[in-house]
Amino acid sequence: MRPSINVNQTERIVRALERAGYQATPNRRLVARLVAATGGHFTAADLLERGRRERVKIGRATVFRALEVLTALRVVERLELPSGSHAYVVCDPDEHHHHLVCSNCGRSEDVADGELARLVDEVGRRHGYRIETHRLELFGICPLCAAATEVTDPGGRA
Amino acid sequence: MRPSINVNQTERIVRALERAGYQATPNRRLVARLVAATGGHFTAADLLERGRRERVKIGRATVFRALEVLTALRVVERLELPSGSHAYVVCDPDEHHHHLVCSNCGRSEDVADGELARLVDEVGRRHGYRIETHRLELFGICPLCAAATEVTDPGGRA
DNA sequence: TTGACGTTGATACTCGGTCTCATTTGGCGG
DNA sequence: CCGCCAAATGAGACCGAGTATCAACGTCAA
Repeated sequence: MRPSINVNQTERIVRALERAGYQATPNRRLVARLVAATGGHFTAADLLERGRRERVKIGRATVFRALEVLTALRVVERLELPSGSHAYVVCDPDEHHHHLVCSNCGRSEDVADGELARLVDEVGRRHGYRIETHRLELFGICPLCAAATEVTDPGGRA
Repeated sequence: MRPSINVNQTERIVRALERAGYQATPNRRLVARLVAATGGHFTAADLLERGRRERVKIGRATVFRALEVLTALRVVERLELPSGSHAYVVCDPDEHHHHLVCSNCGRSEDVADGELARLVDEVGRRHGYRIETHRLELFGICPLCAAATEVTDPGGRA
């Protein structure tokens, strides 16, 4: 674990805030740091609890508000897990993409839209819809978790 | 509006319940009917309110429970609207598909998975994930709504 | 310094959904 | 037809995520 990665990530988020004209207040910096420190998806409650564990006090509403602006800036996105509940993930604000999420550890990766755009177009044409937005979410087991499972369960199960 | 369409749809749902070993109680029949009568997506609250309007009394919990079993039977699915809120839609329980939803009127159509499976596979391979599930949701303007808009706003806007 | 405005926290509230529990009902064997 | 049991139901408490309100506070510029 190289802390520099998260520090950079935090800075990236803070800069995004400033660029958009928001004050980079201590609270927002805190949220940025907490968000950057997550490996994978998280909820507002997660952040709140980790904040508490670090003995930093921040109001619930403030966390939600920070997530709201980060979502607007597309620094984080909200996704719906297969369970039906919501979670946030950090991601690249700069290009249209989708999410590939590990059902085991929650890690999330951005996936380029790629050929999907073509497919979406085609569906639209076929059904006569003018398509405005689409959302694709992929869930599965990431390489690390797969490797870990192999160790505890060598050879797998029938 | 040909009522027979909805009657058949209702029957289809009721049969699905019975096939799965659930009692087709009056309440469940009612929910089936209400669900079948929706053009597009709906919420539990919608059903409840339409029930009330018909002066049939049914408990809130019962509606949720009915939707729960219908969801399990894949007669309805829950989707997340671009607004972030949830809604249910009726759909075909028999094959894997996705939803194309009109952002204006809420009408929803099933869309075959088609080439998406291949794309999903490829993403999985490229990222080293063993993909378990995926969800694709498309939102746009359906032909009917598009036509209606043309009438009120002929030629469109620049 | 003053005032405007952005930010914050506490708290109340809403909304969708679940849980509990006592009651009712449906279906079935006798 | 009776009686029984499991399934289904309704009322209402509860819950978690998110929003609204409002008063207090910070920041910055004139």
